Amino acid sequence: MPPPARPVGIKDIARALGVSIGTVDRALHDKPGINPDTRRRVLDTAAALGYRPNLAARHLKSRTTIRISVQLPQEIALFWDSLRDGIREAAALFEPTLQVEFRSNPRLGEGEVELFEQALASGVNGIIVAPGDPVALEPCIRQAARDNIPVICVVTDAPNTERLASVSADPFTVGSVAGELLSRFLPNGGDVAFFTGWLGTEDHAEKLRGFDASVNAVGQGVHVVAVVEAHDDERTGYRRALAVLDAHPDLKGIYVSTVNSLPVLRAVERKGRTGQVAIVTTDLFPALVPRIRQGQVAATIYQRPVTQGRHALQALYQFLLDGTKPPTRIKVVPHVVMRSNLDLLLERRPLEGETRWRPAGGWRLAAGGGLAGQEGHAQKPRPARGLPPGAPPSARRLPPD
Amino acid sequence: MPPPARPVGIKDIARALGVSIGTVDRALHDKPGINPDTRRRVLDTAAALGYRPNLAARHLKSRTTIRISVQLPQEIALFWDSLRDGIREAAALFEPTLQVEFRSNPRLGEGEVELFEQALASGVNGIIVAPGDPVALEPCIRQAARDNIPVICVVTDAPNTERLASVSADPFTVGSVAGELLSRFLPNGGDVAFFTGWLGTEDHAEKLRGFDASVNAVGQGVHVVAVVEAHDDERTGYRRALAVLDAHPDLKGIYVSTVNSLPVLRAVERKGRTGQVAIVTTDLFPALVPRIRQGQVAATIYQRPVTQGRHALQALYQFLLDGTKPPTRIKVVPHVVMRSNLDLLLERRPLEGETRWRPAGGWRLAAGGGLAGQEGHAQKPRPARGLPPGAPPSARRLPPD
DNA sequence: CCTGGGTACGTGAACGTTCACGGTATAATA
DNA sequence: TATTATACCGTGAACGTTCACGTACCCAGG
Repeated sequence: MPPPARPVGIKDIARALGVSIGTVDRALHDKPGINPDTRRRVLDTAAALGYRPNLAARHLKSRTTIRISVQLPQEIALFWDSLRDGIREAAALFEPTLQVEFRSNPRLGEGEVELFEQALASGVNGIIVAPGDPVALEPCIRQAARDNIPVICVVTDAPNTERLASVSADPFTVGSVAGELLSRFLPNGGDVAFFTGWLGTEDHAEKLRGFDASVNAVGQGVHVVAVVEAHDDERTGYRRALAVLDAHPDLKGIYVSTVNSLPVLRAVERKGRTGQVAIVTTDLFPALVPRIRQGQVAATIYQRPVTQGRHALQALYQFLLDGTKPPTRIKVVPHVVMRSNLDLLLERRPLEGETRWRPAGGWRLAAGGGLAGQEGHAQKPRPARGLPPGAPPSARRLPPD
Repeated sequence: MPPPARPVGIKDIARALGVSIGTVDRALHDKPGINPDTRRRVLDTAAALGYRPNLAARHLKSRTTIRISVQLPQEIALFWDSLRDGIREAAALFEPTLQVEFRSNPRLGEGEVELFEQALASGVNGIIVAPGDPVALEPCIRQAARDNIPVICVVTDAPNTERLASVSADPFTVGSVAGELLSRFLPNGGDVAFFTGWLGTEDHAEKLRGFDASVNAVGQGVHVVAVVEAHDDERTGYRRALAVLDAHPDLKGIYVSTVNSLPVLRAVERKGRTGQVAIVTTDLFPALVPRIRQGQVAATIYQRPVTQGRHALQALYQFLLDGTKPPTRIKVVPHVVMRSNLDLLLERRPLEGETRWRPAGGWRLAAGGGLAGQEGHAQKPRPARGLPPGAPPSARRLPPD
């Protein structure tokens, strides 16, 4: 526990060595015009003194804002808007330094190449994207890599490309959790079906592997009797679900690993099998909420877009700022959402205070129940220890943006 | 989409109104010595122009570091260390401005009053605490409130005190999720038991309420036949668990709502009922890991200490910085941990990059597999668009702290 | 000797905000 | 009217860092 000494700055190093701060600056930044020997001495004493750059001062000086382009679909608004919220929230911490530009394509995979090229042309410093069609996007990402523009994939991945990192709920785990849940829900065993979009998609294949592994591991007579590709098409999904239900009159469980679960649910309803089939779905959208409430859907695996957005932005920003390279795959632990915690999830977005503190009134009033009635401005209270000098400016809300 | 204009600062407002920046400053900070009319005009144009304070400049100027004391138990290290990690991580974002001091008591409820008074005496600006004995801590929190030192409770709460906020996994939801899981695991119905520490504790009572509500809601013949207080005592828990198992030879499920689940697990083993009783526990500690792996524990409700720590610190910091008052209860969505996602949880702590980026080599190398061999300093590459001018200084690592 | 070019380093001005101080009005008092 | 008090407002220095520029020096060629 060294006593919290004053942080050592650039001029402490300068003084210790008897050089000027300019020299220290040159040394610390690998800039030309400095004697290699001096540079070494500066770096040494910097390390010895435990120099940590004052980020505030750095940001203040370098007036260049980092620009990050975020391109996501609009389609399932509840999901992608949450993702945007997560990004916005994380970006708010780095206020003036960072600038986020949102671009939207109508739905996953549509027009994303154009958007990407547009972002590249606009000269941004980094890109966050949810690749709907990874192969189509591959040359774009390669071009970005050539331009030294880091790209982070979120939710979906573009494997084997030069992206900086990918943020997602680990698909194997997602499938595995679904499989374990279904197995536990069926202690007497039974047949289950697996619905997905395309098995060609790496994510979906991974989910299937996880699902399989999990079902076999618990191993109490639960069998995967059908693996169905719905191609994210309403009618295809509906028809194939009907077919599966017909072919397996004793089907006990279904996991829909793509977000497009409504056709399957409708098929189960149509066949009058609601309640006889335990259903696990993926993610959360408005139409799913009542079905969870009334128990038709036992659980849904939520991929936590807000958290993914936060991680994506933080990783990208850190990299742009000081070159810290994130792990290639940032894994988010998915949520198991059931009737019991559905409301908690929907009411979320905490950490957003409503009321503001008035120094004159004292914040104790809030707990006691007394509401601050009078403004009481222009009376300077004793500056209590609890409040720092960087005192509350007047109430300002973020514009809706 | 307004073109990303230059952020409007304090002197923009001053120029627009023909006043000095000093006046604007006074208006924005509710300081005395300004005409109420001018203040209003300043505030209006500030809002009109969309003024956002430059945090970097503010932090740079106000050289006062905010000190926050964090006092947590040592006992279940995996849990409390994670909480500390979350706090540390969140604090790292506010580097030079914020300073966190960790204090520890041996276990929950032991010596926390002394620690609290010690923290108060040391003159910190805010406190984060996990109250083990809320009533004993009540006068302390009151004293802190009188001194205008905000206190945030984490994990456990001290209700009806003057704390600024409490961060926790909503206990009702935690109990409710456990109840729903057990109900789903027992589609044929059956008797279940509820173990806790003290029902006098608000948290535990809430969990019971949630558990009850959930079990009754699913309503397929699952009944809570025993509610047991183990008083967080090994022997008591063990003996009572044995008694419950004897009294209910057909017991199908158990939920242990306190972290002290080992005695109950041992009792089930002793009676040879492993596999016949579905068990849901709370939180995660080393001894629990193998039991989840081998399926003795079907699921555990993880209260996510890292996230709680992050939220607690952010809320406290925000409040100290600009008076933003957080919601009184910040609810964290608990995780359902099972065999399938256990590894993902254990391997976590992402966002901590290992390798560093060398501007000379270019980050593309990392993806291609080629490792940067030569240092190659003092050769200035074309400053690619991807990297900001606040370029990477030489590699420095945080001291182990 | 003066010029020219290079290297190594010092100097000072910014960045946006805060804050103590000093100044200017107007009002109150002698 | 001169003097002090008060309310309001302008001024300038700092915070730590970055960057363009200035300066001292050394060595070559004219």
